[in-house]
Amino acid sequence: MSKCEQCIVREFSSLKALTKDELLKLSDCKTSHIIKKGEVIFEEGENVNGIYCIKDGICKLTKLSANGKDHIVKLVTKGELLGQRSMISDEPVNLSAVALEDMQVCFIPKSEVMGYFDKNNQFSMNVMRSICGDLKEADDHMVNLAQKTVKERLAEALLYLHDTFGENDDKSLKVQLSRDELASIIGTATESCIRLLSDFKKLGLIELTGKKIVLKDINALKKLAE
Amino acid sequence: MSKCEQCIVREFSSLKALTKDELLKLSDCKTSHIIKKGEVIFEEGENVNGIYCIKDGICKLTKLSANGKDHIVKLVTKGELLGQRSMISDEPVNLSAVALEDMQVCFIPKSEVMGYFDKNNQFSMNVMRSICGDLKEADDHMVNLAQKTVKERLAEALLYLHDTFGENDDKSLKVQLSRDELASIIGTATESCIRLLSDFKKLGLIELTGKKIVLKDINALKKLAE
DNA sequence: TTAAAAATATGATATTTGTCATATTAAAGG
DNA sequence: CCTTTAATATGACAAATATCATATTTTTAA
Repeated sequence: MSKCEQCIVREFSSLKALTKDELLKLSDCKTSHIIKKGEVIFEEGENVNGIYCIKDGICKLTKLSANGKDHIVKLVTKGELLGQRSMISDEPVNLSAVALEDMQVCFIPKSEVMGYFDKNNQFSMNVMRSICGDLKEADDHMVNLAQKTVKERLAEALLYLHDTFGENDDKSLKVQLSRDELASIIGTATESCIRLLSDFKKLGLIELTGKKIVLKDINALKKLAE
Repeated sequence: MSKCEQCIVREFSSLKALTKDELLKLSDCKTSHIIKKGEVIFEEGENVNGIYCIKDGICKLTKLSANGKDHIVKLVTKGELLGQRSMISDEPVNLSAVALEDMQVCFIPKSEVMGYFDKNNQFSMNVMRSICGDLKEADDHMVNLAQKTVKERLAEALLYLHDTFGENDDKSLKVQLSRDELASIIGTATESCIRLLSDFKKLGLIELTGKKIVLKDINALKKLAE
């Protein structure tokens, strides 16, 4: 079993506040998991009873809407924790987590984490700050969905993917989403998303090669996103 | 100066976890304020340096979008705290707070509240749970904005206002919003909102008398909201 | 490798929603 | 109380977006 003390990823999450003793204990009670691309980590409504620490890979957090379509609420990558909100609220998870690429995650049972809240104030504050960050992001996202056009939202989403997850050697976006997934981030029909991507391509803003998307004119995209 | 120990509203907020000693100290450092309808409590981008506890009244939390329109992110009423996220993240506030009716609020300086986080774990957990609740609400709201039609969102908003803030003696919704404000909750143009309200009226779902809105057929509205 | 299935793409069209113009009604202030 | 202003309402039209049909490409799996 790998040691949490030596895990680099830990340094980027709220867990960085843990003491040596706490880390040793954590190593014993955590379980490591490999999640294949497309596999579900947990599903909306489930009782998770702990949190997942993402060691590697990217996943989407989705919610099923009344019309039967999934909406992607957030993308989460290594160094972040999953299931914090549900654990703190003592409720089933509100979102499903599905791997967008192969992932390595560690599961930490609730009993262990709740102990940190009692004894380690720095950890509590880190978690609080992380959830506060999520809340700000969610509020901002909400306003965008309510007030911006689909075109603006698409431009913004492409820039977000670029800035947050970076690009491959061939300059294409590192996170590879299907058109369907991209549409469910910006909240539109798949066809509308495809059509706008084609428009962007014709305008020379992006380049499309299969699933690969290269941002050619970032400034123009920024202007489009307002 | 009124005593926090005797304030009933306190019991409904995270502050219920405070000890007698903490409450006595709180009474000394808090300041009470009357906010008139339409007045601003704080504005997006401001440094608030503390939190507001709402003793009476309702306010809207809004965010200015790129197109110059305000979007109402949330309505907040007595017993709730304002500015928690900003204080914890140590950032300017992300949203503006504007009174929808005359309000009584108390301001508690940051220095005081941060002390509770250190010494009172129950208080920390209460704040965390409250922010987690906001996050869940925001995620849900986001999916609605992305996936539901304006009509569905209007029906939902009316039901939300009814369930959350109740009705007056004449059965009309207690929170009186302008058409413009209602539109900026559901994320649509004012005219579209007015038009749909007229449609709902013609269908016998609601009754309109000036600004007053009475829900006549709650079940039908629920069906419309899906 | 090839057939079948899924994803992407595009046209045609319908529907939803926004915008502008203009009444009509209600509210505010002298 | 009346005048002025703002809010509400509605029509006509334009723009954005969704839906359905169908072609093309890519991926999957037998």
